[in-house]
Amino acid sequence: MTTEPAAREACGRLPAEHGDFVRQVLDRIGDKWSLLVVANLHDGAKRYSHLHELVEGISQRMLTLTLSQLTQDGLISRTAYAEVPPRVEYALTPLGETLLDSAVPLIRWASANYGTIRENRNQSHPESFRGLPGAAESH
Amino acid sequence: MTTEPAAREACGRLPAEHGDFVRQVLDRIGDKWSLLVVANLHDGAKRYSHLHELVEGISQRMLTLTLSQLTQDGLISRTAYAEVPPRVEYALTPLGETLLDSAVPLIRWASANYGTIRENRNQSHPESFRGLPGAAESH
DNA sequence: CCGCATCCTTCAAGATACTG
DNA sequence: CAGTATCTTGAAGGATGCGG
Repeated sequence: MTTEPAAREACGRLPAEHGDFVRQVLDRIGDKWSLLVVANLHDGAKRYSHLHELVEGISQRMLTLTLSQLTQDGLISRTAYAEVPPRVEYALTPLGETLLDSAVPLIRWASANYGTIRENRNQSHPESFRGLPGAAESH
Repeated sequence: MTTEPAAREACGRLPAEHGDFVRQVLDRIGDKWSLLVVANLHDGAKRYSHLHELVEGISQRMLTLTLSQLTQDGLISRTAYAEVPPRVEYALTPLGETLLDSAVPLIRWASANYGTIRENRNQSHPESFRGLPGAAESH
């Protein structure tokens, strides 16, 4: 068959066929806030109001919802102190840390190539396509 | 687990503050199909109808839309042959390959922990059986 | 065979106000 | 302080038909 590069071999067999898995993880961390919340917990436990400030832009509703889902999935832990005033802290579980570790490359990729993509997007119609035989671009 | 300090150091400072970057990449690959399409192109160029079968579940509209966006962002290339019948092939660009490489850890994480998350999610079902004693933790 | 255009449905997410 | 409840919207996504 085709000889795969070494880099490809390192990642093993790509689960291209397992669209199911990909979809599962995307539905989880691909939603608007989950990954951001997880990322903000990378350096220790935070309380609700603190996260509300850190994520900045998230509504109380979405923060509560996101935290609830992440807790339910076992990615973060919730600790409530019966004090006055009330205090609740959230922290990454070991599983949550592994997720973060796996997501870091993607985040770094985003930081590195964000500008390039933005430029490409602005050149909405690159006239100089590949020099291919009889290429007919249909508007 | 095995949270290696080296891994943490390698990722440097987590761009938790750069929610913007994270949002950008999530808006791109976090949509329903982009990553799946990219993953399916990992082993070479594919034509439209072939992708339509591979991704399976995607509508023509979404495939066209996704391919268009990815092409515009410079992640995949589009090659149209003016033949009869028409033929169009899509392939990863070098940039697209770097994205795929960065996404692989996440995909592998999904495959590895998919079951665990599913179990965790199922265990939080107050409606299934009530009156469960103990479990005074969290909430 | 490729893929764009139109219509329609659903649901995630924001705003706001209220409670324990 | 840490949520919950309700309303509303807008974008994503599916179905279908046409056009090159």
